[in-house]
Amino acid sequence: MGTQATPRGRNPRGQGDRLRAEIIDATLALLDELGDDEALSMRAVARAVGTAATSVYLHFADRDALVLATLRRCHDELMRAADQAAAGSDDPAEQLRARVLVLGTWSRHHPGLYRVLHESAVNRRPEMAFRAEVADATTAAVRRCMDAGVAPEGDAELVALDLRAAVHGAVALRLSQPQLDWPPLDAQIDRFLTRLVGLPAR
Amino acid sequence: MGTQATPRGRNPRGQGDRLRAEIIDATLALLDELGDDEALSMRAVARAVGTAATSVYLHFADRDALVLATLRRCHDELMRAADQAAAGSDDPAEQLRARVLVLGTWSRHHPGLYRVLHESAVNRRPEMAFRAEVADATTAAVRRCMDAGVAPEGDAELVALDLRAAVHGAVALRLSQPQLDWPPLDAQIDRFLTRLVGLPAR
DNA sequence: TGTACATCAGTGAACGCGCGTTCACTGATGTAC
DNA sequence: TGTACATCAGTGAACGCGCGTTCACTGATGTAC
Repeated sequence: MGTQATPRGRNPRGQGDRLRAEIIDATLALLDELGDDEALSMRAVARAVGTAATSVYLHFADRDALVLATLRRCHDELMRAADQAAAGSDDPAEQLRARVLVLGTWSRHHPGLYRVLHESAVNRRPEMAFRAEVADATTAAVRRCMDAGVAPEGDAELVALDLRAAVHGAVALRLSQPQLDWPPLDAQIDRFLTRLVGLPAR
Repeated sequence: MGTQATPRGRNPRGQGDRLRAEIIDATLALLDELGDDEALSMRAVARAVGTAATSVYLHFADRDALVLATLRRCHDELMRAADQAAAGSDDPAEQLRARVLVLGTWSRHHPGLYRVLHESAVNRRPEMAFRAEVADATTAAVRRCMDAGVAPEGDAELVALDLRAAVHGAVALRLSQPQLDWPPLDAQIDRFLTRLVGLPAR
């Protein structure tokens, strides 16, 4: 928390954006610790970067802008991870499965960020509309399963919503009460894929 | 938010607990507005009750004790609502369905409290162990369905976990992005009951 | 080649705010004798 | 019946804290002439 980074020198001319990148990195780390964007303070970010609090304002108009920019990057990284995982197979069923499992893996590595991205009040902001990309990618993956005949025909959007709800719930329960003993998440996700989407059991 | 209650007189001798009840009422209302227990302030509670900030300390040792006592009452009310709903039928399938649907109804009436009770970091506290009562009641209801032959035999605990995860996810998605168009929750819950528990379709 | 000036990348002090909590106090009401 | 005292149910001022944000400033580096 109160960790102070090593003092940093001034960036060379034309490299002012380096500080911007460091600020976003530090904000990602802090949000992951806090699990709540409203608990993030500009001063804590500055302390983590090893800079003056005022320097953050050289790159972000206010706390709000910093949080939104950071969550945008966070979302992009999550999307890229899902796309990469799906690219590992030609089978639409495996692609959907990989895409969904990434959420579970990612939530274990970044529990705080998962919470901010999925549970925070910031999701009500219109600037967070990019969040729909994940949902759309899941729907498309479900539709490909149906088109390929590996899942029964149906309303892909509705089926994808059921799947997303179930998986998010499974992840959220575990994040919210990590002290409890939970059965394996991957097996639970496989049950959802079988029973909600209709994929063949593995 | 900054609403000030009508100024209140002193309670008669022996009725000091009235203030305690008013404080919990006000805290419930504030938590429901805020949707985050960490955003609750003792001063805001006192303002809402129309009393001095110091008076809250007559009944609660600190902010933490106030939050825990309030969430305990909140949980008790939710449990009672679920029990009442289940008492409306003799059919185990209908009882399970009613119990689960109450969560949806309640989350619509108390979105902020639902979030605090399900998503807040306070759930990691050992003092919140009573939260397991809802899970246990769901498991018991699933088991009764299996015993009555209205659901296929299986691991009731695992099936109940799948159901709780899915329903919580469905509710949480809607609470987190209320600005989106969501299909009806009740129909989604019925799909979960059919596909995850194996109840006959309605 | 020298020099005045502009730009860039950042800093330190200060502002007013709301907060949790503590402290010493008030004043009505009951009770022991 | 009178009165000293205990108890109850509160209050107001003050503490030190971290916060978001603004302001006037610094000092190195590049550039026009």
